[in-house]
Amino acid sequence: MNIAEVADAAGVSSATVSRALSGRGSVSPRTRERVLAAAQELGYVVSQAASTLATGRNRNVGIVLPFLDRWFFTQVLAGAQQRLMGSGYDVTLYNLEGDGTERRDVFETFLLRQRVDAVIAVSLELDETEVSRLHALGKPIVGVGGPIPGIRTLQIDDYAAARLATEHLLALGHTSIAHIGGNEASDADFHMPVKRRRGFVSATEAAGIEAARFIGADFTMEGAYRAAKQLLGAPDRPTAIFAASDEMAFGAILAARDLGLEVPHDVSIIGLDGHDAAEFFDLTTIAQHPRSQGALAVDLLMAELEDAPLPASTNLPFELVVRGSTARPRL
Amino acid sequence: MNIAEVADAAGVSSATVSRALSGRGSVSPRTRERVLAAAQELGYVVSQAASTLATGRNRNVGIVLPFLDRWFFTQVLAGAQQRLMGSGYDVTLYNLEGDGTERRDVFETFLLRQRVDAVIAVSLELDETEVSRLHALGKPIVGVGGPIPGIRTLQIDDYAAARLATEHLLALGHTSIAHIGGNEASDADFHMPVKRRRGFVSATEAAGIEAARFIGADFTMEGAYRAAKQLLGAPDRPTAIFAASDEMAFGAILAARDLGLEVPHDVSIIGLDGHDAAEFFDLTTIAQHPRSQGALAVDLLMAELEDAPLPASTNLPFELVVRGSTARPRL
DNA sequence: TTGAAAGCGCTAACAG
DNA sequence: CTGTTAGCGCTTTCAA
Repeated sequence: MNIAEVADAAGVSSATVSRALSGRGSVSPRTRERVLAAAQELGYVVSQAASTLATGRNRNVGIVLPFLDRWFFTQVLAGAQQRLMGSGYDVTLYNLEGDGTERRDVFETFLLRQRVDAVIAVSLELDETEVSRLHALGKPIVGVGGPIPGIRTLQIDDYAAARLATEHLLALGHTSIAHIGGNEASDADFHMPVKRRRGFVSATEAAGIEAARFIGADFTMEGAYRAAKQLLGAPDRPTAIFAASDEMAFGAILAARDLGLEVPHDVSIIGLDGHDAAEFFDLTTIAQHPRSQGALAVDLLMAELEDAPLPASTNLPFELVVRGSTARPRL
Repeated sequence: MNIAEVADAAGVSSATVSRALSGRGSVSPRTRERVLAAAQELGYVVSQAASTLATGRNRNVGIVLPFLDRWFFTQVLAGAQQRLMGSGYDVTLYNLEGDGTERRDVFETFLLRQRVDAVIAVSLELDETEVSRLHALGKPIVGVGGPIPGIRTLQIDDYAAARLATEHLLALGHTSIAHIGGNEASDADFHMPVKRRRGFVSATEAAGIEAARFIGADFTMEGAYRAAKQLLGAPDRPTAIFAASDEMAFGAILAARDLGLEVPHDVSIIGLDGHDAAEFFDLTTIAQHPRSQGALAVDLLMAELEDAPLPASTNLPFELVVRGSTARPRL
């Protein structure tokens, strides 16, 4: 089934079929009708490969991400893919998870096969070679959730978000506050944990608090659970904890409970992310909106690819959502 | 950058370059060397579109799934995509989540664009039209985690797995056992909840227990939390709960704790899945291995597409993993 | 073992 | 508004 058969059926040339189906070029309403009917009848759908070869356009964007099993990544992915589908684009998924071969293959082969018109890079910290390979593609690229040198990136102001979280605790009257943030491994891989830590430090210092404690974990619930136990088991335990992610905050809440501490009366806990399960845990958090971030990344790309209108704002909102896990410290 | 430039650089014809690079057809070792070197030097990578047009092969498989934010789905996806990448295949992601337009678009347009050589359908219950469209593609298809009429599907024996979970509780001496399974909505969308419920019922009946209770939830932690509260708040609360998924079991554990009940002494809880967080919750569960299932689906596809060897076994293992959430009932 | 050449199915000038 | 035609970049006979 190809364009010629449709042309025959409709009694026109293949060029006209192409025009009628793509909407590019002019076709009389009546002919268009006939062509559409014939195509419908025959169940004809354009062969992407042929179309791509002729136009250079794939209608396909690549999404590269470091893992699939972290809430933030799948949210961005879902948001981006839904928006792309709306524009008739496919998404090719490149998951870098694995022993490193995956990562190399993606940058040295897969992305070069001319399959994608653009790429969305989610929370990737790239080395120089990778960045230059990306640039060499000569294709629109946008990053989400992690800065890439020379590439436009969408990300919340992690520093400000962390400050806001900390200031919430300060405003409630807490003076003994601890932060559960990234460990060496996560700090090496991503900038985000460091920025959030700096926001925390800056807020506590501005409040004249010198005893602010920090402990690193691996951004999992379990890691944070252990970290929180350390923090809360100490004789001079803090009255509040700011966890650098909601998943870590969940771990902290469970740790507090297991120690027999009541949240928020014995210890207030705030997270950062706006995880779907935050409401269930009654967790106060700074919400960001990764799905929208994915969608926005697509809008940016579409502006370049299809000269669609540029999104009005690329400002990424985050906001304090106060729930039951934070309160004034018990006197 | 195209094959002709490489041919020039290597001083051979484009046909030879094609042969050297693809491995198909014979090329003298020396020529091959030169071609490879030239390609490497120029950073040449085959254009998929052109290659596809000439051969009809895409080296791309589509993975269709109902959501992205459920542990099982992302695991299957990750497992499949890693294996595919290993074979040089791209994966195109079709997420059906949304208001229904997505679903229609995927089946009526996207899959027909001849972009994929095969499709993996994860936990999809399809209606007749969808099934016939899939068949009409004339491409290899394998389902994972949900049966599709006329299509080979990989899935654990949910009935048997649920029986095993229940029998574990019975073997510990429980006689008052409740099951948290699917609600009407999930039962309508998937067969799995029903099968697991049947396994539960069959095991309890075989043990001569007539008082086995059932309550439906939506397969989320929160839904199961509420369900478990109902169950455990009742005067004649069960001494054991079998939740149809680990995420639901987590909810049940938290509900028990919030009611002041100790797990496992006041109530034993078992899940089904082998979720990454099960160890953290010290949850006894029936583990299945969705990553391997995704990989196995790919092996099956590769056997058809590249006549790679058929996988030795398509048997999907599951096993009881006993942790601290189950014990004998307190007398 | 290698090269010439004919497509694969579609699009986009260019004419008419 | 519509048809003719020349590619897009690769693979694969067919001959040499």
